[in-house]
Amino acid sequence: MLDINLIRTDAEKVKQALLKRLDSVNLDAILELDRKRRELIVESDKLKMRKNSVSAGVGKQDKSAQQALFAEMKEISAKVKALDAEAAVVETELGGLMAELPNMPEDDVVSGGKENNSVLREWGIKPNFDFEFKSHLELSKSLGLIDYERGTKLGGTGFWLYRDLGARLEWALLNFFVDTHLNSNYSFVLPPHILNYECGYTAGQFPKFKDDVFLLASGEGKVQFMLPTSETALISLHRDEIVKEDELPKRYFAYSPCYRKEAGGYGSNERGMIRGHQFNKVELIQFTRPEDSPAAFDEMVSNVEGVMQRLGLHYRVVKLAAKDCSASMARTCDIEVWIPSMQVYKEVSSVSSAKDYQARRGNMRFKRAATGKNEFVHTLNGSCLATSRLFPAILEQFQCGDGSVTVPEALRKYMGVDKITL
RNA sequence: GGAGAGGUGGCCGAGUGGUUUAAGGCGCCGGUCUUGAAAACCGGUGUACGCUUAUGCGUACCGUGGGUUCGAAUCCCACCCUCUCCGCCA
Repeated sequence: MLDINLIRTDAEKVKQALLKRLDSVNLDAILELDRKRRELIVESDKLKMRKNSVSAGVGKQDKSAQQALFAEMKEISAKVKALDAEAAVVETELGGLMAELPNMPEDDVVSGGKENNSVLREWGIKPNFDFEFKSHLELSKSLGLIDYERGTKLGGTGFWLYRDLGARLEWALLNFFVDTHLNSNYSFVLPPHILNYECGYTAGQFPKFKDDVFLLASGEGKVQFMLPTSETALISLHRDEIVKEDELPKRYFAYSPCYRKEAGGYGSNERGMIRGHQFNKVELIQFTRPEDSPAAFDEMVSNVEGVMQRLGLHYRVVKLAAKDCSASMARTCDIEVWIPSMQVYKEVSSVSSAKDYQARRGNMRFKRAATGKNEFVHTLNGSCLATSRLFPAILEQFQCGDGSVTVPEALRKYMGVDKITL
């Protein structure tokens, strides 16, 4: 949610910022509804004032005076009711338009889509194989790590199951992440996997992206859906709360599977674990004071890079252009891992700052000690990490000529083996 | 799935149609007293929106939404949520 006050006072600035991610922006309807809303409120409040002042003394009046006042009050009540009803309609309409406006990209975020993304840095080198290397699909089949056929049999297309050393590698990754974040002073959360409407709204998935999640119930006033990322749960942790300034920053991480429809399907080159309806992810999230969010962003990016480096995977860091950031975010950096068989870098982590956009949607504030005023917090989130693309990256980047895979040093204590062989 | 109880400010908790502009207590902040602290006493202490901005003023908010009424925390209806007990059960 953007600040209606900013739109009111500097619509042009908002418009220019939004044009970086939208083809056209028209704030006129919003401004008009906002004007109308205030007009109705002023009129209604005036009548209510009259009503309240009469009510305060009416008990003490004599009968005939009361009759006259009651007649007047009846009229006022009817007018108030009509005005409030109109205001409610206007407010709902305004709220709907506001809820669909995406966040304003920060000044240094360039406009346009993927083509304008910029690579900030690379780490490591592309592995060179002096043998005929295999894709992760071949490796996970030949080593018995992933069972695609039975995954499909059990859950349908887009599902797989991990087996034996495959399951252990997946589990090792997750444990490695958990231990890393515990050491970095993040607080561990295991959230529910089924969430309500407000969680989706606060994160920014609802109302616009309702079709992307697995909806379990959508009756009147009751929506439940499978969480598409634990960010959706964590972001609501402090919804409708006012926290103390000295409690900030609040730092959390969570593990959960992520359930996504990925409607529209995907090409055969994204089969395997590159993209599915369910994948495992460990997510970082922070709630900070506004002035602390840039540093928190950098800290989270370097956190992800630290994990990638300890795994020894070749990756790059990409700063996303405005259209490539998700709607709630003012800034996003992706960490992309090299997938040799596809000869491309694939996103394994997204680190984003929503600034106060999600805080406004979820009404999350802190009391500033110096002023005694409540301010919206800033929210940041980052995957650290999603396993579904790390897994293939590890298999491919660490494969050996004999068809085995070397286990990255950092994972050995969790795996119990140094090598994945048949 | 069945039955019951309940949702009031940061927390506890009173309140069944008009001095409730939400009693009282706890907590928190400030002050008095004190060498300091505690205790005691005094005062203050919510959120949102709107108008005006130098202080301010107004309106709304007792789970949510409707209804009755001149007037609703209070009466009526619907819904949501929480808790307890029972049943079923991987």
